[in-house]
Amino acid sequence: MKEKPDKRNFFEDVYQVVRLIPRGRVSSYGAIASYLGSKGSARMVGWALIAAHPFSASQIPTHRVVNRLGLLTGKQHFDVPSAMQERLEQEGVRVQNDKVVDFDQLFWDPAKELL
DNA sequence: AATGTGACACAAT
DNA sequence: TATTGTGCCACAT
Repeated sequence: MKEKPDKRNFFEDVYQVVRLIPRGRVSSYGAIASYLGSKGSARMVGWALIAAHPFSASQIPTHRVVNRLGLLTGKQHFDVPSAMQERLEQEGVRVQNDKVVDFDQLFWDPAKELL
């Protein structure tokens, strides 16, 4: 039987990893992409989150995924732009000027933590 | 079928 | 140090 191509798998893979991000922690697109094997295709992770948008709010903590600089680049895609920052602060992550404070410290790398 | 767009990342200038 | 340009892969039109 022919199974579904890997395309679908990519999205699910992203969802899995994002879902594994501990509360109060954040990850980056590139880190996830690298972990999936598509090193450099961080954009696809972002796309996956957009596709996950309807899912995420209640299933996947997409607000814990930011760019490598700790900037909440995707907040604009939330129902409410401030929702992303609100949720992060609610989990103990301080956000200043749309950027995660101590991002380096809160950074959760699947390639290492999930090893 | 082909082109453009996109929640990024990195190298070069 | 900041800015610009290119690479990456999948989806939308």
